[in-house]
Amino acid sequence: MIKQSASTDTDLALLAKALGHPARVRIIRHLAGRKSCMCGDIVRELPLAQSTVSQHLKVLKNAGIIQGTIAGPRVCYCLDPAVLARLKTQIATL
Amino acid sequence: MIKQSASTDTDLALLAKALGHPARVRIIRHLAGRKSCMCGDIVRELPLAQSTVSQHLKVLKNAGIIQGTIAGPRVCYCLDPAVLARLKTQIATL
DNA sequence: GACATCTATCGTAATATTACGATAAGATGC
DNA sequence: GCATCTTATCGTAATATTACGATAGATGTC
Repeated sequence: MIKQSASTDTDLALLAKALGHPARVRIIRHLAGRKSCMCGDIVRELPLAQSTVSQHLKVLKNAGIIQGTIAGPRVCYCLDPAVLARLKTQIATL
Repeated sequence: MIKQSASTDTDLALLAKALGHPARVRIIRHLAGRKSCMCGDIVRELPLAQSTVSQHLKVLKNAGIIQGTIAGPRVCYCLDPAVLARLKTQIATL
């Protein structure tokens, strides 16, 4: 019997919430294909304003699912494999 | 190469959104343990008003994750294994 | 039928989310 | 320095979410 604490529920809920928008799912799928990706590529990929995409990226970053590192004038986004793995594990144990 | 359509993104986003609240995660975990569960048990399990729990159950039901069948004066809730499996599969392919 | 029990829905208030354009902040190139 | 490019943030409006108490509806019991 595996103990499930309330904090685990909250953690899973936060991660799931971050995934709870089609645009963010699409961003994650896009990043999953490549090692990393410039922010501009993501903006071009989605039918949304640049500011809206930036907002979605912020949600994913706050959830810890993605990381952004500055690369010259641009920002290079990539998935955090550990957090993604945590999400997968928690979902799998449902 | 597996094709990922926009509808798949939306589907995953809808399921993830339904999971995006601690109370709903807890409901799902509670239901996962047993074959089914009376609504009242869930209400007792959570520190929320009955109407609020009913609202959360509705969200999960709309997402297709749980089903509710009337059992006399009560309602018996259970997980939909197929939908839960679909969620797990889609998360796993991220 | 009257009554209690269980659940859903209504009404409502507070807060969060989503989207956009405009603008600011940071880096590069001339 | 100045213009340009890229991204984040601000301001804002529309909508959605979350929570509660109150109430309605359905069912079983007496």
